[in-house]
Amino acid sequence: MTTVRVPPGWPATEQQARALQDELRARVVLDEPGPQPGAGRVTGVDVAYDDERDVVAAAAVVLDAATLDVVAEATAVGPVSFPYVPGLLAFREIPAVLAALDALPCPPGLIVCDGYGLAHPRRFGLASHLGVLTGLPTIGVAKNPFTFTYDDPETPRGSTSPLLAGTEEVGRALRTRDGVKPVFVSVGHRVSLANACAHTLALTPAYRLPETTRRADALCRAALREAT
DNA sequence: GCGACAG
DNA sequence: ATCTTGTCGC
Repeated sequence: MTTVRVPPGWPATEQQARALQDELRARVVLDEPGPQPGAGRVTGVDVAYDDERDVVAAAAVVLDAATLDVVAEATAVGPVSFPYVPGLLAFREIPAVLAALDALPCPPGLIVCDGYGLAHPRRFGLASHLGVLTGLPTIGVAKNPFTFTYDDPETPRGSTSPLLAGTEEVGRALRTRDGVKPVFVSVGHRVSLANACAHTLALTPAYRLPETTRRADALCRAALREAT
């Protein structure tokens, strides 16, 4: 486990944070298909908090994309660097996530975030931001539709429907288990939406949420417990 | 102006 | 995210 260090120039106010999103958005790459599902490695990242004690714990868990076996993992603990503000989640999570990624003994491959990428008020969510800062391919898989709308996908696993901001498709509602509430997939950096959905399906052989986020969630909670 | 709102 | 017990079910 390592310590969180806040990146240089990290915004201190909501205004600065929004301005930074508007600036960094130009660096997002949307015209690459991204890595093939089932090949190479896939890394899940997640964060847990104890705001009372001003502690944040992040975890990064690397899986073999073919077997979904854990091949590496790392955690990071430190002070909370930003409050939760809808639309500014990245500023709360990224410092800790970067520290955990830096502590990994191997390259992460594709990174799966717990939240959104393109599906964001300014089209620059957590997955987009993390992708731009690392240069790595990223996608976002969220548990809730945030402010977006969607029609319920058909019952079978694999069914999708557009996640809409007005008439713009910013992501996809993807059914990962028959008849169970869908997850909400959006593009981060250097991955197409279709490929992001394919990866999500490959990561959900048994549960609604991707194995990557399940593993990362369990690990960062454990790290928070040990740090408290 | 008021509420809603990823985690 | 987090606060929180038992409980129904495979």
